[in-house]
Amino acid sequence: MITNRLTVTRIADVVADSLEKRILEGSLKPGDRLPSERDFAVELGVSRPTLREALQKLISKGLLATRHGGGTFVTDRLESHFVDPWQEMISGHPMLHSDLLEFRQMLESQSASLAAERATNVDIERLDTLYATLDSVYESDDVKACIDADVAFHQAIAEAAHNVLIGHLTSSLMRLIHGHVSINLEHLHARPQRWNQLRSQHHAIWQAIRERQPDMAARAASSHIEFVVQNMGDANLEAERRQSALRRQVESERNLEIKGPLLTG
Amino acid sequence: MITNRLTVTRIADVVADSLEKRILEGSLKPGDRLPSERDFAVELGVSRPTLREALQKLISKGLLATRHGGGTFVTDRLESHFVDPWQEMISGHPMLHSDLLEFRQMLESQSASLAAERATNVDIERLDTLYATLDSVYESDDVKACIDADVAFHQAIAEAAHNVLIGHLTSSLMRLIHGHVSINLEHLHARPQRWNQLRSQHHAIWQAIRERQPDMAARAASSHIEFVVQNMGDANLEAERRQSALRRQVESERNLEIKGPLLTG
DNA sequence: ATTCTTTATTGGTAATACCACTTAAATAAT
DNA sequence: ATTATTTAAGTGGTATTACCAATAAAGAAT
Repeated sequence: MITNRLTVTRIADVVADSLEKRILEGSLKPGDRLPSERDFAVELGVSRPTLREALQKLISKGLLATRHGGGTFVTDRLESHFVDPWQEMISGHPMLHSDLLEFRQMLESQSASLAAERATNVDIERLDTLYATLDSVYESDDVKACIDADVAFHQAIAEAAHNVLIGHLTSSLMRLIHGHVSINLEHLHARPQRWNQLRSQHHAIWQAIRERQPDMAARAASSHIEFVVQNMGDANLEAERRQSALRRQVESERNLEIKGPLLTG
Repeated sequence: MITNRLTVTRIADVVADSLEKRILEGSLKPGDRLPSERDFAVELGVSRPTLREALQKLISKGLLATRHGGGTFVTDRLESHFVDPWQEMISGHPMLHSDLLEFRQMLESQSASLAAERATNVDIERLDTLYATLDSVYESDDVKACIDADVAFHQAIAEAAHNVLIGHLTSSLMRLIHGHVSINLEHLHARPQRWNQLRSQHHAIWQAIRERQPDMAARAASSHIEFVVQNMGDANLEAERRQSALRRQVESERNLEIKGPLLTG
């Protein structure tokens, strides 16, 4: 009588592990919404109570969150663990920006290198489409769209590196520096020559990954960030100038009328 | 129509919290067996699926354990309450170890490189003393002291890189992989030849930083981690063997006497 | 007394129905 | 045409019920 052995694995646990894996690997990103419990149950081939048990497990782990009537969502607990300690520190100490960019340079060159080694065909296809939209949107005047496309492009490279730590860390870092990227891009958008340099840099990275040349990809990514760093310096100088001008203006206004709370520190 | 109010608190959560409280307070002691799900459900005045959701939560927290057909029992470990989500992920998904080590390789080679560039005199002095203790303690049989000295050495290098991100991330990583480092070092300690290789690797890193040679430092650190990775593979194989042996032992014990609840999974 | 079989009990899974909440589209009022 | 309201569809939350599979204890056969 050999009836046992296999049934010891509970279905709910299998489902939970599978979902956890998908979240960890990044195929389910923070903020993503899962299908409805009914649909998801039939999709996975299990009953709704079983699915709910699995979801409950992940909810108690903090990986998922539900809103009654709204849906089930993937939390950002894994990434916020990276970001949260830094968020206020960065904004409070601007001198950390250089550290941040230095780290980003290391991370992205490594990402590009690994991506050139390991990218699968679907990764390449994804990079192709993202690069296409990135390049096309750079011709438009929609700076906001440029940022999104830029972030998506770099994130896709990080995910093609097939290292979950690099993937999540890149995503965290992107969120952290999002504001600065936007400042920087607006700064560069007013300078067509440098703006085009950015495009050629993106092309170099993309091409190196496509042609499976890790070293070249790493160098391209590295010099790309270096270029960003230089211009970031200019942008920051300009932003600093504007800010101090604003401070003076605010102060003179305060002398006139002292009223609402000023939030800026 | 104000019909809501109370339903925002989910019944399953209330039940789970109540049970957790009773366990933590001690009215439910480790090893205690809970009533059957059906009885318990009517006793608490909830449905069985709701009770099961509550139980599931506590099971995933590690406070309860079930045996199919046997019953539900209170476990004896209460500490796994506040855990780093990444820590949990790492222990749950062993395939992450390679990602972790790959990231560590990138991080530490960059650390060494930057340290060789930027280390101040006090950094160098600190590294000197730490290297001295590291080298001396490697001659003793105190593996625990070796781990501490090793961690301190690498941490000091990361801090000599003068990048707060790298510093903090390195310490986080060290905490994360501390257990594996100890396994690995114990494994290597039984192999004097490789043990001495470790010492020469540390020497190479230290020397390259002292002599201000970034590339050499990066290469030394990189090959050091690579060496660790290889031996980590061996150590993991051995650990896997021990674990499967333990599994067999547990199974044979179960065949002999089936009595109290076996908590091992 | 020991071993094997049986049986009641337990946890695991599933199907179904209904409730409460959220969202957004459709409608009514301005 | 715009805004505010209503309504309907969809979602997660809970409960009921039933059946399956594994366990453990009682009983029967040796």
